[in-house]
Amino acid sequence: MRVSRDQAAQNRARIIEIAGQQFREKGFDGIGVADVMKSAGLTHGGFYGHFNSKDDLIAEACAAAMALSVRRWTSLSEASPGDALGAITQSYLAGDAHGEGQMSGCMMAALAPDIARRGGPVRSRFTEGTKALLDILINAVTGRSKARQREKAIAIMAGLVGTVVLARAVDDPDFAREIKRVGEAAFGRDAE
Amino acid sequence: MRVSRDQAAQNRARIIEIAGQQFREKGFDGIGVADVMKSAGLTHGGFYGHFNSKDDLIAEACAAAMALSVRRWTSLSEASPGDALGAITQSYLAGDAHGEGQMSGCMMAALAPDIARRGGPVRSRFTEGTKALLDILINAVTGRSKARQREKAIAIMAGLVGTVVLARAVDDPDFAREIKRVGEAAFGRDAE
DNA sequence: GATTTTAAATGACGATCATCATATTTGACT
DNA sequence: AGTCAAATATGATGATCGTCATTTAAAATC
Repeated sequence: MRVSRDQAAQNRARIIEIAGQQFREKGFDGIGVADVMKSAGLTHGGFYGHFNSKDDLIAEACAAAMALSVRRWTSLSEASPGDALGAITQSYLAGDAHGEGQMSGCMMAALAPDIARRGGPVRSRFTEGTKALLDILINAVTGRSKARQREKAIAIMAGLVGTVVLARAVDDPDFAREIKRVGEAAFGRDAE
Repeated sequence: MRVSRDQAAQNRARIIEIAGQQFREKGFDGIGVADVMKSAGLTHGGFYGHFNSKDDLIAEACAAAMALSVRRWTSLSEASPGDALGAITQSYLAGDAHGEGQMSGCMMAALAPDIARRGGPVRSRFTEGTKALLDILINAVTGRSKARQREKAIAIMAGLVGTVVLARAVDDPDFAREIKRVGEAAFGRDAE
């Protein structure tokens, strides 16, 4: 049964959104095309009307999730002009703690190693998003020069990603909490 | 055809070693039991004589790869008593650049998000290894107290993992080099 | 040396998965 | 109103994968 163009566009966006969540939660290989479609309220058959391949969907989901992070970091920066870095890091590390888990968390922390194993479009879409997030961080830190700000922002981004990645992987709640607490103290302040 | 006990033990160790490499390179879901066995010079049939399941192999491979990292960091610390942290970070970030790729690299950087999605034994073996690596880092940094040393070590470990994870995922060689250069400067010195 | 034990080989089963062919239904356009 | 085009549903195919049953042959044991 056919649906309106608007409906079809909404369906496509919904597939991408849900795929992004499921990929972050279960990994690219941990969820199948059919299950994504079912979660979107559709059957698996229509998938290839929307996408050329699963890899194509992965690239779209990657770009969409990164774009959402960019919007979140941007609005956090605007809401806390005095301490944009603190607002971003707190949101970044806290969102993981209560509830939603990694399904709505950061793409970098959830899937960066898996993205590194893939080729072409997936990695380039991810790289664009990473650079956009970095630009936000650059404007959230101080420094005697733009180059110095950029270095600080890169170190902070790596620190935040590593903090979340390790805290999630570790099988000891106290240890995980400790890692996140230290991460926020080390990377959430505009030191030096 | 049967082999000697020594040979069987060697085969088992070889399976674990090769599995660890392939998992790091392709992900837990990116390589199958049959291919691991073939790479070890065996057929797939004997697998369940050595392991209860693929998850069992993953846990063993995880523990073995972490133990190897512990030995490497330990010997690096002993070889550079003056600057253990610098030796570790340089080895950690450089090993990735030329040649071997992530197949012989750090388990944390290659598979931490995938480990976070798994249950039981895999995560606990990984957590043990992570704590052992952290202990090495604690002794490689200075601080006014053990607690302060521990905080610095945790932040450095997160920073190193995040640096490698991001540098690998990014689809721009210059950007990747920049990330690793900044990472070494930020986390390879015992600052403050 | 005969017997038992066991590591590894062969082969198969059932499930899952990405992909595609075809059918159906309905919005879009003349 | 009638025709066309497109979005989704149904169903199938071939490949891959984890797991297991059975067989084979050589090491261990007595």
